[in-house]
Amino acid sequence: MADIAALAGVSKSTVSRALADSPLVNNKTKTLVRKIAKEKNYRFNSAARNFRTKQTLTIAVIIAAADDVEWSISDPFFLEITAAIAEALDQRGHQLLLTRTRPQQAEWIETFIRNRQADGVIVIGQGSIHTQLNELAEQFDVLSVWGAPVEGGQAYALAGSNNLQGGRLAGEHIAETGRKRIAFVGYQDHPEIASRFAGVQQGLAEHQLNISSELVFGSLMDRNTGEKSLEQLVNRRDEYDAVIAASDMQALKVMSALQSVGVDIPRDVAVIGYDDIPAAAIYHPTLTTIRQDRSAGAELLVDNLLKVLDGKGPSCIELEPELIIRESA
Amino acid sequence: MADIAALAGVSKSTVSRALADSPLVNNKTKTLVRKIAKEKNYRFNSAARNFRTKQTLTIAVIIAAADDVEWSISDPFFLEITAAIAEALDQRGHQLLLTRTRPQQAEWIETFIRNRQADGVIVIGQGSIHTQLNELAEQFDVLSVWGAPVEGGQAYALAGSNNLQGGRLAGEHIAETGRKRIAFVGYQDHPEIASRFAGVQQGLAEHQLNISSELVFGSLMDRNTGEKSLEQLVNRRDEYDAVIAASDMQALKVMSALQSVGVDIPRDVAVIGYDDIPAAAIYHPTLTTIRQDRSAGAELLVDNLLKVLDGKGPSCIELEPELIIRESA
DNA sequence: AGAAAGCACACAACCGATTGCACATGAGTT
DNA sequence: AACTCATGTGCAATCGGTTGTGTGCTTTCT
Repeated sequence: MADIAALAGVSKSTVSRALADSPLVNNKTKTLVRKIAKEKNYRFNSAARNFRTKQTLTIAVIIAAADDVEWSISDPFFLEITAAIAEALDQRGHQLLLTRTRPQQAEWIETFIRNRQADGVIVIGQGSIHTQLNELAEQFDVLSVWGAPVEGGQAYALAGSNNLQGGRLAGEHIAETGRKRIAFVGYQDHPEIASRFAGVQQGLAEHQLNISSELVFGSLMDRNTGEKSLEQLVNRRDEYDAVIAASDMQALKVMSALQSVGVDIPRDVAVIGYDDIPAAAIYHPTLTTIRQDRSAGAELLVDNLLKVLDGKGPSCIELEPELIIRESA
Repeated sequence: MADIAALAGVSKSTVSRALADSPLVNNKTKTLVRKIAKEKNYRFNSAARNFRTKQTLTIAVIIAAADDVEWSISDPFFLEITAAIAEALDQRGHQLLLTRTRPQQAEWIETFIRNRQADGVIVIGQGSIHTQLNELAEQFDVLSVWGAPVEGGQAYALAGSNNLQGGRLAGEHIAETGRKRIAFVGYQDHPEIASRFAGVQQGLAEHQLNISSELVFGSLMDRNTGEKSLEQLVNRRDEYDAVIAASDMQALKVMSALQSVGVDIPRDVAVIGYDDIPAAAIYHPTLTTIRQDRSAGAELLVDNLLKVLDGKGPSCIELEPELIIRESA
């Protein structure tokens, strides 16, 4: 920058202001400086800029895998929403720092905020760590979480789909297609899943149906108990005519396992998922599911965070999910 | 840091050296300084550190989607290897800057290297941009690419699976299971896919088989021509008894489309993929495929890059792929 | 014409760590 | 006793931008 200043016959500060399009600089000077900068192929040093301005224009994204789930093969939905966040951040002039730090490990957020590596943090998958997040949010408010509202509220900015409504859509659809004996699979201790389950029950109740507690199964993605849940589900295959899964990955697992033992989907058993991952449209039969709009969700997460960075209070927004009817239900 | 220095009764430089575990500092002083730093919950300012040391300990990862493919729903394999890279970088004390910048857009790498936002760049999916990458590599050598060796060699560090061998495994397996009329789907102009295809041909040739040129189809993932290719593939379903796909995503599409028109897999048509994405094990029937080890690949990519950053020349390493036999072939 | 106001630019401090060099102290050597 | 040397610590420069304040010049107004 000093070189540019010398070439243009002005001072460093003028160069800085000219490049930053400051109104303090005369237009002719501005044009001259910019021309020279371009000729000399000048690039600002963002390390220096970050240092001086105390902001990095970088947001850390944490995929909050539960301890009992493989991080690297976590749900494609998380990976895709991460990609969508990258896009949204890029459009708003920010960078994305991806990290595998597990939130369960203490001090993770400090690495980013207090070390000034990132201006804020987006957490995908609130999972069962709401309490930790809330504690963190009281120290550092630059937090934006994908998940579901929690009873008693949360101190952090939240975005998510309306899981109650999504669950209801699933429940109603299953009821309307004439199914009577409904099974459900998913983690009950995740706020998102709990809401979906509640929604499912509401949707079914409208048609005078309910879910027998014996037909509620734990998550199939759990490293320890997943296998067993799936096995039970298959063994009891005559007790239900529809399965509502808390995520598409689980729905696909269910279909695959049932098909392996000769169950026809959807004739014998209807299956409905949640998320609408790409594989849902490819599987045979194609999977009926509740779509969560990743792009909209990502933009919400990002805008929420930027609002907080701007000094505004955290907000909580829910997206309306959409029923995508395909072959499986 | 000045505060810590005052509390410990030493100078800033001593504090800096103590925390950096420099041998210049007396052990007692070191212990004292560290104790105080811990008590006061001191965190170094990485913006300042990056600025001074001129390195960020950050690597930019670029998923190089072709222009004609949706970036956000790009192959799960890319997303997963990104996750594995995050893990590998973390273990080596580096951060991962994820970006959606398309390499086709000029100047992308300058953003990272010349602006000093990242020390190096990892490109996933060499695709058809080998030439650009090579030009870049001559200016900036801090480049590590996932892909396949190119005729004439490449100026950048390269890691990938041995696609020729992978293709051969697929071809041999198909031949050994008694299939005679083989179809292939995939982009021919990607070096990786071209190698796989060559390998397939070699594998088949060993059993006196070859692929009729009419049974070679373009990529099903192409935004423009993908639909048409798939349609053709389905229409000609009586002309082949096996499909070798260049990726699992395409294999799944093939199976789904064929199943929709009543083709039984693997009885009527065998299908084999490449990558071994999680969905491969879930689909019904489960997909026989060629596995690429993401973790090993990610570590290779990272180690290659770190070696280059260390001043060593670029290297080119290929992983041995593995045939995973499941139900589809 | 003189004062006030406005514009365009330069000067220099500053961000917080790292690091080359100078210096002080004490031990060991001749 | 004088000298060398090793060890441990402090001083101050430095990285490359940004920005508050100061200054000279021009324009405008009374």
